[in-house]
Amino acid sequence: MNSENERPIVVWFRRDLRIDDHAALWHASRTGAPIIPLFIIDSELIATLPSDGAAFDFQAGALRELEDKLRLLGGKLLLLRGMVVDVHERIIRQFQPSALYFNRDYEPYALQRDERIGSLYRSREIDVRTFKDSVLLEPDEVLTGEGKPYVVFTPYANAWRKLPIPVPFGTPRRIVVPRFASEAIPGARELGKAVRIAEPIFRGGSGEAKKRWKWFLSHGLAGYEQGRDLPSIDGTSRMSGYLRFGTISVRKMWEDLAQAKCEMTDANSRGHRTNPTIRNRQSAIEKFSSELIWREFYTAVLFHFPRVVESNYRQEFDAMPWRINRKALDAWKEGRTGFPLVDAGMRQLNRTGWMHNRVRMVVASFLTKDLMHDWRAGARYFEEKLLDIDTAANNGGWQWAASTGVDPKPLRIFNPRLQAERYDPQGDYIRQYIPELRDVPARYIHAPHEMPPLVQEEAGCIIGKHYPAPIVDHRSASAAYKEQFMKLKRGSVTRVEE
DNA sequence: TTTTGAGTTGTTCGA
DNA sequence: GTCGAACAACTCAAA
Repeated sequence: MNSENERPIVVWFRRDLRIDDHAALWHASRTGAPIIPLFIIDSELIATLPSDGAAFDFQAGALRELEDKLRLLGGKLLLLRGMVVDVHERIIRQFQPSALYFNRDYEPYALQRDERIGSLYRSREIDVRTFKDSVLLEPDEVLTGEGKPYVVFTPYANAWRKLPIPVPFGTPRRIVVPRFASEAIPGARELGKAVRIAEPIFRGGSGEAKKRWKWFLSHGLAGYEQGRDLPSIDGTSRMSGYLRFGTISVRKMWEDLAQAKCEMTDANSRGHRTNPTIRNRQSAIEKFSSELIWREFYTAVLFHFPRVVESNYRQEFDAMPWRINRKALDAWKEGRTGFPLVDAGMRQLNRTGWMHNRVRMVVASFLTKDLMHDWRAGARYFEEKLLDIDTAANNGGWQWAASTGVDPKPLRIFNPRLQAERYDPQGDYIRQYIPELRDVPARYIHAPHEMPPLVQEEAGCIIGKHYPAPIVDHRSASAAYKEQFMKLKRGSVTRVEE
């Protein structure tokens, strides 16, 4: 059989830049037909994306590695720039493909795009096959007894855990590709995007992803339960960036976790039950697994309630008198609020394109509760800066912080100073990102404005000159927020009675 | 339909 | 400094 003369299958890569355990590529390779591995630089979309140039350099790195890996399989990446519809029309004309394969994406924008492209192929009588790949369980696989989407995490997770989880497919051994000319992979510069993130935390593709995952399994998990909340140490998995571009398979991650759990159980049955290291590891695995379930939960929430991108999940908050305060917002963005942990977090974000999860909660609570600023401005800034940005998780996180989201708990206001004292007691993290506070004694590190003038001088940090005094008083700000919140709740009750 | 139990990651107060 | 209770009481999901 001369498979090169067969009509090819187009495998459209999007946020799944790997060859290992890639659902669409695997299934296409099983047919034996030639494959066109396609990636489109969507010029229309890029123009509207707020992302920092560093995100495009990160993507370029992942694409370069995908290109290399495909070459090892005997294949080649077809990279084209243009409007998505135009590119696909060109592909259909040029290659007369027998089918289009791709992995499903559940974001509102992507669903719309994929619907359009799917119809285009079907209208030319070309087969379209889509696959579950970026999640273990899709939004409509986890539903309540009534067939409705869950809007509370715990019952969602309980239902999730009862369902069968897919195992990895594997990696194709070899693929055949037709002849074609590809464009070069563009980085930020070629796309006309300025790079402001000077020290990006993520780079590379599936190789880096695998390396980090291996490290986390063998070294990171042990201290994960305690370490995950301490921003001064490398205590989290930092897999978010790789999951964003799909340079690692979540099925493989889950399998590795299950494997690690088995090893623990074996060790237990051999009589090491009392070993605290093993107990730690076991609960760390549980904890980390539930973080992956959170990822799927928010994916499902966004899928079922696409309006949350732009509006409050709890609609009574539409009446919330959020402030739009340019000056305060800029101070927050630039890390000049006078609250060291908040400022350190924002500067970590600006410098590295990543922020520790604990600190994300703190800065989000600060913007929405202390500054009473509309959460959408914060979410938009994260979209711009985070290299691991995932719309579903970002939106879920922001609405959680703003108390407008699916979490039904009553009002929650973080105290930025208390959070700092608890999770960065010595101020190591603060000092790492705020050099002007480097020599401030630990006693004052969480409230530098309380330093007596002499101490300020000794520390080389004059408040108001080198580092700002707090731009709000937390006590009165949170009282003001609370008042608005209660008014809102009362207001919603009246409306229901009407 | 009604009832019951429970809710990611908190904070403050007072003993 | 530590610890437990109170906060305020709503919404969701399942029995």
